[in-house]
Amino acid sequence: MSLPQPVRGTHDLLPEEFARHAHVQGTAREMAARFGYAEMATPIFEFTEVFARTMGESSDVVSKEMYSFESRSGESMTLRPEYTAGICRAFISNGLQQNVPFKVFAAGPMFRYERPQKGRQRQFHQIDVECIGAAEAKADIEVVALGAAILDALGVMEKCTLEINTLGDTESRQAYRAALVDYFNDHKSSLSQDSLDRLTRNPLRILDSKDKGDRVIVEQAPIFTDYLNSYSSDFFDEVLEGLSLLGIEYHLNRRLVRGLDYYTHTAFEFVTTALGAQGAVIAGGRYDGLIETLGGKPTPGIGWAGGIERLAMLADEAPAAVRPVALIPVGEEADAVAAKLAHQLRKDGISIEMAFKGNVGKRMKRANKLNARAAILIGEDELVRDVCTLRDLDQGEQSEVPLASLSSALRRLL
RNA sequence: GCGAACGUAGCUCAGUUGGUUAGAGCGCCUGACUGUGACUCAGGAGGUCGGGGGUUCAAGACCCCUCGUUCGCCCCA
Repeated sequence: MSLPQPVRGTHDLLPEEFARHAHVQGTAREMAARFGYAEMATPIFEFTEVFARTMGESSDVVSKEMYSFESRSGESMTLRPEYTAGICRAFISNGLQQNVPFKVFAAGPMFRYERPQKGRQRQFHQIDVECIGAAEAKADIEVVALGAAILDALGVMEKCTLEINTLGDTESRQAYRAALVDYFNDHKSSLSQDSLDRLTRNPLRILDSKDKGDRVIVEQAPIFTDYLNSYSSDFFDEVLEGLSLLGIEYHLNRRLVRGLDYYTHTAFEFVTTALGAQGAVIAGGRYDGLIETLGGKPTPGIGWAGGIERLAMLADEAPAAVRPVALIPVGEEADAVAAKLAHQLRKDGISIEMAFKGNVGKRMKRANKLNARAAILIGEDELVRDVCTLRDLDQGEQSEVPLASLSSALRRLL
């Protein structure tokens, strides 16, 4: 077959799948609003620097996964691989320092040049939550709780586990990082090739290695808690206590490390085993240094992103679409009457399906296929008496209804 | 970026050790039923077997390349 195909790693969202996405996004949007997170949007592309500086030059996303291009003006642009950097840029660009805490919800397409798999695409969609300008642990708790509430509303909480860890403040993390590098350098000869690469890029990642040889070495590695200063460890304790208070179960995972440079303190992931290698459905953390990196005044922040495709695969069925009513004119005279009637009923708020062609049998079949609740037949018989035949397609019963009271009769039926 | 499996109709899949005009179910179209669906029956359309090259008298089957999907790694949502 040489039919035109979509670009690798991109997918069409046909109505059925789109409805599932809309369900995930709509549920998240509604829950976010209840938590006081207003929806916003930023451009789909930014100056490359926005992502490169914040996410870290050595991160996988920046070093090999960005869709970058040179604009006609000669500047380097990048299709956004995540939402956080763009929202923080917008926070600075619009001078929102006085609007803190700036609590927002956003959703839209993201782009990463990765090898596609199930639950991993080159264009995918995320829901995103950010709380900028709050240094309190209460913000961390609220943001995680919002994630949990959304998963709950989607009916996927049972399939997910909340993994949580702290990366400490910059001081703590740098001290720990130095200790780790020292330790692993001493064991360089027995580290896997992957971990040797990680040693320069992101040594904390070695802790999470799946390689058996690495794991043996990791057993003896320095422990993060020994390097956390009291502020960092007190902060984390407060976050965990807050989650417990809300009855949100978590699994303390001391090896949880995020791949992006900007994370500090709280790091978390809601993970599932139901999606193969792609376990994370919602993930995020605190990024106290990010705004400063972008050139803003030092401003703390915390947020997360959730994969809509991944959530849609796990979520309950989307609520059924509105069932239409099929309007079926019989004969040329009835055609014009039906057209006017359909227009009026639609303005009255009723979903009307009217086929463009076909005899009554075909139109009835089509009505059935569209899951219509009822069919209205209008022919010469009915026209002379100003009535129509209203057929209940579920019950299989029909009766005559005066055109004048059709609108209210349908309302009662639907 | 690394390793592996798979790719036959719109969809799900058959297709013997290479051997005539490549099949089924579902779906679609038409009719039985020119004013009545979800049932039934009868017909019909739809395939350059992902694409390109090679081996052979002969390739959907075998070989190479390529594109795509899936699984694992890496990484992430």
